[in-house]
Amino acid sequence: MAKSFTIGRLAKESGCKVPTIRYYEQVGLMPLPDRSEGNQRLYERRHLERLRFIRHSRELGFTLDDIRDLLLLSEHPEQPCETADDIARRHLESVRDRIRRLQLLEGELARMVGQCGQHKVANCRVIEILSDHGKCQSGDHPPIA
Amino acid sequence: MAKSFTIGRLAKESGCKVPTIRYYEQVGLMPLPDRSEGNQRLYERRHLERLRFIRHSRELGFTLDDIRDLLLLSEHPEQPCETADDIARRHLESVRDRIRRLQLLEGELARMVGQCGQHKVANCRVIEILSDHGKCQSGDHPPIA
DNA sequence: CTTGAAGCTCTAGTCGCTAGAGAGATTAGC
DNA sequence: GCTAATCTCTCTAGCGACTAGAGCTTCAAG
Repeated sequence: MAKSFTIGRLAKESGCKVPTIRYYEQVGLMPLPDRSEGNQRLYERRHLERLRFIRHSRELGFTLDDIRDLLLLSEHPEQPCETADDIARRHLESVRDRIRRLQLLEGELARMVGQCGQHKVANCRVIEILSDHGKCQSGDHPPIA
Repeated sequence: MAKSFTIGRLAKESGCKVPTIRYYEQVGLMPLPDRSEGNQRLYERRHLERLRFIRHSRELGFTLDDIRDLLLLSEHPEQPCETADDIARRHLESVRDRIRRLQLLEGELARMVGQCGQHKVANCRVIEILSDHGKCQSGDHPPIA
Protein backbone atom coordinates (compact mmCIF):
# COMPACT_ATOMS: atom_id res chain seq x y z
CA MET A 1 0.00 0.00 0.00
CA ALA A 2 1.40 3.38 -1.03
CA LYS A 3 1.81 5.95 1.68
CA SER A 4 -0.99 8.43 1.87
CA PHE A 5 -1.37 11.88 3.35
CA THR A 6 -3.99 14.27 4.68
CA ILE A 7 -5.70 17.16 2.96
CA GLY A 8 -3.52 19.65 4.79
CA ARG A 9 -0.41 18.05 3.42
CA LEU A 10 -1.91 17.93 -0.07
CA ALA A 11 -2.71 21.60 0.26
CA LYS A 12 0.85 22.46 1.20
CA GLU A 13 2.41 20.38 -1.56
CA SER A 14 0.09 21.67 -4.25
CA GLY A 15 -0.25 25.29 -3.24
CA CYS A 16 -4.04 25.03 -3.08
CA LYS A 17 -6.01 25.87 0.03
CA VAL A 18 -7.80 23.13 1.89
CA PRO A 19 -11.34 24.38 1.19
CA THR A 20 -10.44 24.75 -2.47
CA ILE A 21 -9.50 21.08 -2.65
CA ARG A 22 -12.80 20.09 -1.07
CA TYR A 23 -14.53 22.37 -3.56
CA TYR A 24 -12.78 20.68 -6.49
CA GLU A 25 -13.96 17.36 -5.14
CA GLN A 26 -17.49 18.66 -4.86
CA VAL A 27 -17.59 19.80 -8.48
CA GLY A 28 -16.08 16.57 -9.70
CA LEU A 29 -12.61 17.79 -10.64
CA MET A 30 -10.92 15.72 -7.94
CA PRO A 31 -11.98 12.12 -7.33
CA LEU A 32 -13.40 10.97 -4.02
CA PRO A 33 -10.38 9.80 -2.05
CA ASP A 34 -10.27 6.97 0.46
CA ARG A 35 -11.01 7.86 4.05
CA SER A 36 -9.26 7.03 7.28
CA GLU A 37 -11.08 5.31 10.11
CA GLY A 38 -11.81 8.73 11.52
CA ASN A 39 -13.33 9.80 8.17
CA GLN A 40 -10.47 12.01 7.06
CA ARG A 41 -9.51 12.13 3.41
CA LEU A 42 -6.44 10.16 2.46
CA TYR A 43 -4.58 11.21 -0.68
CA GLU A 44 -1.85 9.64 -2.73
CA ARG A 45 0.73 10.71 -5.27
CA ARG A 46 -1.70 10.66 -8.20
CA HIS A 47 -4.00 13.10 -6.41
CA LEU A 48 -1.15 15.49 -5.97
CA GLU A 49 -0.27 15.29 -9.64
CA ARG A 50 -3.83 15.90 -10.69
CA LEU A 51 -4.20 18.81 -8.33
CA ARG A 52 -0.99 20.39 -9.62
CA PHE A 53 -2.31 20.07 -13.14
CA ILE A 54 -5.49 21.84 -12.08
CA ARG A 55 -3.63 24.55 -10.23
CA HIS A 56 -1.23 25.26 -13.02
CA SER A 57 -4.10 25.42 -15.48
CA ARG A 58 -5.91 27.85 -13.22
CA GLU A 59 -2.82 30.01 -13.00
CA LEU A 60 -2.93 30.11 -16.77
CA GLY A 61 -6.53 31.25 -16.56
CA PHE A 62 -8.34 28.21 -17.88
CA THR A 63 -11.89 27.75 -16.61
CA LEU A 64 -12.77 24.72 -14.55
CA ASP A 65 -14.79 23.43 -17.49
CA ASP A 66 -11.79 23.67 -19.78
CA ILE A 67 -9.68 21.96 -17.15
CA ARG A 68 -12.17 19.14 -16.90
CA ASP A 69 -11.76 18.56 -20.64
CA LEU A 70 -7.99 18.84 -20.50
CA LEU A 71 -7.82 16.33 -17.65
CA LEU A 72 -9.98 13.91 -19.58
CA LEU A 73 -7.66 14.25 -22.55
CA SER A 74 -4.57 13.76 -20.46
CA GLU A 75 -6.00 10.44 -19.34
CA HIS A 76 -6.22 9.23 -22.93
CA PRO A 77 -2.74 9.71 -24.32
CA GLU A 78 -3.46 7.78 -27.50
CA GLN A 79 -6.10 10.18 -28.71
CA PRO A 80 -5.30 13.00 -31.10
CA CYS A 81 -4.56 16.22 -29.29
CA GLU A 82 -6.42 18.66 -31.49
CA THR A 83 -8.95 19.28 -28.76
CA ALA A 84 -6.30 20.24 -26.24
CA ASP A 85 -4.76 22.51 -28.78
CA ASP A 86 -8.12 24.06 -29.61
CA ILE A 87 -8.86 24.76 -25.97
CA ALA A 88 -5.48 26.43 -25.51
CA ARG A 89 -5.83 28.40 -28.73
CA ARG A 90 -9.31 29.64 -27.85
CA HIS A 91 -8.07 30.64 -24.45
CA LEU A 92 -5.10 32.46 -25.92
CA GLU A 93 -7.45 34.39 -28.17
CA SER A 94 -9.65 35.42 -25.27
CA VAL A 95 -6.60 36.55 -23.30
CA ARG A 96 -5.46 38.67 -26.24
CA ASP A 97 -8.92 40.10 -26.53
CA ARG A 98 -8.96 41.03 -22.86
CA ILE A 99 -5.59 42.69 -23.21
CA ARG A 100 -6.79 44.77 -26.15
CA ARG A 101 -9.86 45.95 -24.29
CA LEU A 102 -7.95 46.71 -21.14
CA GLN A 103 -5.48 48.76 -23.13
CA LEU A 104 -8.30 50.88 -24.53
CA LEU A 105 -9.47 51.36 -20.99
CA GLU A 106 -6.01 52.23 -19.81
CA GLY A 107 -5.73 54.98 -22.37
CA GLU A 108 -9.01 56.49 -21.44
CA LEU A 109 -8.37 56.34 -17.72
CA ALA A 110 -4.92 57.80 -18.13
CA ARG A 111 -6.37 60.76 -20.03
CA MET A 112 -8.95 61.30 -17.32
CA VAL A 113 -6.47 61.21 -14.51
CA GLY A 114 -3.89 63.24 -16.34
CA GLN A 115 -6.26 66.06 -17.12
CA CYS A 116 -7.61 66.65 -13.66
CA GLY A 117 -5.66 69.63 -12.45
CA GLN A 118 -8.63 71.37 -10.87
CA HIS A 119 -9.50 71.20 -7.25
CA LYS A 120 -13.27 71.23 -7.12
CA VAL A 121 -15.61 68.48 -8.16
CA ALA A 122 -17.46 71.07 -10.21
CA ASN A 123 -14.74 71.11 -12.81
CA CYS A 124 -13.09 67.76 -12.23
CA ARG A 125 -12.36 66.00 -15.49
CA VAL A 126 -12.94 62.59 -13.97
CA ILE A 127 -16.50 63.35 -12.97
CA GLU A 128 -17.08 65.32 -16.13
CA ILE A 129 -16.06 62.52 -18.44
CA LEU A 130 -18.02 59.95 -16.53
CA SER A 131 -21.08 62.13 -16.77
CA ASP A 132 -20.87 62.59 -20.48
CA HIS A 133 -19.90 59.79 -22.74
CA GLY A 134 -19.44 62.26 -25.57
CA LYS A 135 -16.36 63.69 -23.86
CA CYS A 136 -14.59 60.39 -23.98
CA GLN A 137 -12.37 59.63 -26.90
CA SER A 138 -13.22 56.07 -27.69
CA GLY A 139 -16.39 54.44 -28.92
CA ASP A 140 -18.44 51.96 -26.95
CA HIS A 141 -16.59 49.32 -25.04
CA PRO A 142 -18.07 45.95 -24.49
CA PRO A 143 -18.07 45.02 -20.81
CA ILE A 144 -14.61 44.11 -19.58
CA ALA A 145 -15.60 40.87 -17.85
CA MET B 1 -44.71 68.25 -13.91
CA ALA B 2 -41.90 66.98 -16.15
CA LYS B 3 -42.72 64.23 -18.57
CA SER B 4 -41.78 60.78 -17.37
CA PHE B 5 -41.13 57.43 -19.02
CA THR B 6 -41.14 53.73 -18.30
CA ILE B 7 -38.30 51.41 -17.45
CA GLY B 8 -38.23 50.03 -20.99
CA ARG B 9 -37.67 53.47 -22.38
CA LEU B 10 -35.00 54.19 -19.80
CA ALA B 11 -33.30 50.94 -20.76
CA LYS B 12 -33.27 51.89 -24.41
CA GLU B 13 -31.97 55.41 -23.82
CA SER B 14 -29.28 54.32 -21.41
CA GLY B 15 -28.15 51.10 -23.00
CA CYS B 16 -28.78 49.15 -19.79
CA LYS B 17 -31.06 46.14 -19.66
CA VAL B 18 -34.30 46.36 -17.76
CA PRO B 19 -33.38 43.81 -15.07
CA THR B 20 -30.07 45.57 -14.57
CA ILE B 21 -31.87 48.82 -13.80
CA ARG B 22 -34.05 47.07 -11.24
CA TYR B 23 -30.91 45.53 -9.79
CA TYR B 24 -29.26 48.94 -9.45
CA GLU B 25 -32.34 50.15 -7.65
CA GLN B 26 -32.19 47.17 -5.32
CA VAL B 27 -28.58 47.82 -4.35
CA GLY B 28 -29.21 51.51 -3.84
CA LEU B 29 -27.42 52.92 -6.87
CA MET B 30 -30.63 54.18 -8.45
CA PRO B 31 -33.23 55.97 -6.31
CA LEU B 32 -36.74 54.60 -5.90
CA PRO B 33 -38.73 56.28 -8.66
CA ASP B 34 -42.36 57.33 -8.54
CA ARG B 35 -44.91 54.76 -9.59
CA SER B 36 -47.87 54.96 -11.91
CA GLU B 37 -51.36 54.00 -10.74
CA GLY B 38 -50.68 50.54 -12.09
CA ASN B 39 -47.47 50.33 -10.02
CA GLN B 40 -45.06 50.81 -12.90
CA ARG B 41 -41.85 52.74 -12.37
CA LEU B 42 -41.85 56.28 -13.75
CA TYR B 43 -38.50 57.85 -14.56
CA GLU B 44 -37.41 61.35 -15.42
CA ARG B 45 -34.47 63.05 -17.07
CA ARG B 46 -32.32 63.00 -13.95
CA HIS B 47 -32.66 59.23 -13.70
CA LEU B 48 -31.41 58.86 -17.24
CA GLU B 49 -28.41 61.04 -16.51
CA ARG B 50 -27.57 59.10 -13.40
CA LEU B 51 -27.92 55.78 -15.18
CA ARG B 52 -25.68 56.94 -18.01
CA PHE B 53 -23.07 57.95 -15.47
CA ILE B 54 -23.28 54.48 -13.95
CA ARG B 55 -23.13 52.74 -17.29
CA HIS B 56 -20.21 54.72 -18.55
CA SER B 57 -18.35 54.08 -15.32
CA ARG B 58 -19.05 50.36 -15.63
CA GLU B 59 -17.74 50.40 -19.18
CA LEU B 60 -14.58 51.85 -17.74
CA GLY B 61 -14.47 48.98 -15.29
CA PHE B 62 -15.24 50.78 -12.04
CA THR B 63 -16.88 48.66 -9.36
CA LEU B 64 -20.35 49.50 -8.14
CA ASP B 65 -18.82 50.58 -4.85
CA ASP B 66 -16.51 53.02 -6.61
CA ILE B 67 -19.43 54.27 -8.62
CA ARG B 68 -21.43 54.86 -5.49
CA ASP B 69 -18.64 57.10 -4.22
CA LEU B 70 -18.23 58.88 -7.54
CA LEU B 71 -21.96 59.57 -7.71
CA LEU B 72 -21.91 61.00 -4.22
CA LEU B 73 -19.05 63.27 -5.19
CA SER B 74 -20.76 64.41 -8.36
CA GLU B 75 -23.65 65.56 -6.21
CA HIS B 76 -21.38 67.85 -4.21
CA PRO B 77 -19.62 70.00 -6.81
CA GLU B 78 -18.11 72.35 -4.23
CA GLN B 79 -16.04 69.68 -2.57
CA PRO B 80 -12.43 69.05 -3.52
CA CYS B 81 -12.06 66.36 -6.10
CA GLU B 82 -9.07 64.51 -4.74
CA THR B 83 -11.22 61.53 -3.90
CA ALA B 84 -12.52 61.21 -7.43
CA ASP B 85 -9.01 61.47 -8.70
CA ASP B 86 -7.80 58.87 -6.23
CA ILE B 87 -10.48 56.41 -7.25
CA ALA B 88 -9.62 56.83 -10.91
CA ARG B 89 -5.90 56.57 -10.23
CA ARG B 90 -6.27 53.43 -8.17
CA HIS B 91 -8.40 51.93 -10.88
CA LEU B 92 -5.90 52.84 -13.54
CA GLU B 93 -3.21 51.10 -11.55
CA SER B 94 -5.27 47.95 -11.23
CA VAL B 95 -5.98 47.97 -14.95
CA ARG B 96 -2.27 48.27 -15.69
CA ASP B 97 -1.58 45.46 -13.30
CA ARG B 98 -4.11 43.24 -15.01
CA ILE B 99 -2.59 44.02 -18.38
CA ARG B 100 0.85 43.08 -17.16
CA ARG B 101 -0.32 39.77 -15.78
CA LEU B 102 -2.34 38.94 -18.86
CA GLN B 103 0.68 39.64 -21.03
CA LEU B 104 2.74 37.14 -19.06
CA LEU B 105 -0.05 34.65 -19.59
CA GLU B 106 -0.23 35.44 -23.25
CA GLY B 107 3.42 34.68 -23.69
CA GLU B 108 3.18 31.39 -21.95
CA LEU B 109 0.05 30.29 -23.79
CA ALA B 110 1.52 31.31 -27.12
CA ARG B 111 4.57 29.16 -26.46
CA MET B 112 2.37 26.21 -25.56
CA VAL B 113 0.19 26.49 -28.61
CA GLY B 114 3.07 27.20 -30.93
CA GLN B 115 5.04 24.17 -29.90
CA CYS B 116 2.35 21.58 -30.31
CA GLY B 117 3.13 20.01 -33.64
CA GLN B 118 2.45 16.47 -32.49
CA HIS B 119 -0.74 14.61 -33.06
CA LYS B 120 -1.19 12.44 -30.00
CA VAL B 121 -2.04 13.57 -26.50
CA ALA B 122 0.90 11.48 -25.32
CA ASN B 123 3.36 14.04 -26.62
CA CYS B 124 1.22 17.14 -26.77
CA ARG B 125 3.06 20.16 -25.43
CA VAL B 126 -0.11 21.68 -24.06
CA ILE B 127 -0.88 18.74 -21.81
CA GLU B 128 2.77 18.29 -21.00
CA ILE B 129 3.29 21.83 -19.82
CA LEU B 130 0.11 21.84 -17.81
CA SER B 131 1.20 18.63 -16.11
CA ASP B 132 4.55 19.95 -15.11
CA HIS B 133 5.06 23.43 -13.87
CA GLY B 134 8.80 23.04 -14.27
CA LYS B 135 8.41 23.02 -18.04
CA CYS B 136 6.89 26.45 -18.08
CA GLN B 137 9.16 29.42 -18.55
CA SER B 138 7.85 31.86 -16.02
CA GLY B 139 7.68 31.75 -12.27
CA ASP B 140 4.52 31.69 -10.21
CA HIS B 141 1.67 33.85 -11.29
CA PRO B 142 -0.73 35.28 -8.84
CA PRO B 143 -4.33 34.41 -9.73
CA ILE B 144 -5.56 36.42 -12.69
CA ALA B 145 -8.86 37.55 -11.14
C1' DC C 1 -62.73 43.50 -26.37
C1' DT C 2 -59.03 41.00 -27.32
C1' DT C 3 -54.42 40.18 -27.95
C1' DG C 4 -49.61 40.70 -27.26
C1' DA C 5 -46.02 43.26 -25.39
C1' DA C 6 -44.24 45.18 -21.45
C1' DG C 7 -44.26 45.54 -16.66
C1' DC C 8 -44.35 43.58 -11.79
C1' DT C 9 -42.23 40.52 -7.74
C1' DC C 10 -39.72 36.76 -6.24
C1' DT C 11 -36.42 33.10 -6.34
C1' DA C 12 -32.46 30.86 -7.98
C1' DG C 13 -28.36 30.41 -10.84
C1' DT C 14 -23.72 31.96 -12.74
C1' DC C 15 -18.10 31.35 -11.49
C1' DG C 16 -14.54 30.07 -8.41
C1' DC C 17 -13.95 30.17 -4.58
C1' DT C 18 -13.97 31.99 0.74
C1' DA C 19 -15.69 32.33 5.53
C1' DG C 20 -17.75 30.66 9.45
C1' DA C 21 -20.34 27.58 12.73
C1' DG C 22 -20.18 23.70 15.41
C1' DA C 23 -18.66 19.17 15.77
C1' DG C 24 -15.19 15.23 15.77
C1' DA C 25 -10.15 13.45 15.01
C1' DT C 26 -5.43 13.54 15.74
C1' DT C 27 -1.05 14.82 17.66
C1' DA C 28 2.40 16.77 21.03
C1' DG C 29 3.79 17.65 25.37
C1' DC C 30 3.54 16.68 30.19
C1' DG D 1 -3.18 8.73 30.48
C1' DC D 2 -4.66 13.47 30.05
C1' DT D 3 -5.06 17.80 28.10
C1' DA D 4 -4.61 21.38 24.87
C1' DA D 5 -3.74 22.76 20.39
C1' DT D 6 -4.28 21.93 15.83
C1' DC D 7 -6.53 19.54 12.01
C1' DT D 8 -10.37 17.92 9.80
C1' DC D 9 -15.27 17.14 9.08
C1' DT D 10 -20.05 18.80 7.12
C1' DC D 11 -23.06 22.33 6.12
C1' DT D 12 -24.60 26.85 4.94
C1' DA D 13 -24.08 31.39 3.23
C1' DG D 14 -21.62 35.08 0.91
C1' DC D 15 -18.86 37.60 -2.77
C1' DG D 16 -19.84 40.84 -7.57
C1' DA D 17 -22.65 42.05 -11.04
C1' DC D 18 -25.71 40.56 -13.00
C1' DT D 19 -29.04 36.94 -15.74
C1' DA D 20 -32.97 33.72 -16.25
C1' DG D 21 -37.32 32.21 -15.38
C1' DA D 22 -42.01 31.53 -13.21
C1' DG D 23 -46.30 33.36 -12.66
C1' DC D 24 -48.75 37.31 -12.33
C1' DT D 25 -50.80 42.29 -13.70
C1' DT D 26 -51.07 46.35 -16.67
C1' DC D 27 -51.06 48.79 -20.79
C1' DA D 28 -51.57 50.19 -25.84
C1' DA D 29 -53.20 49.08 -30.46
C1' DG D 30 -56.50 47.38 -33.48
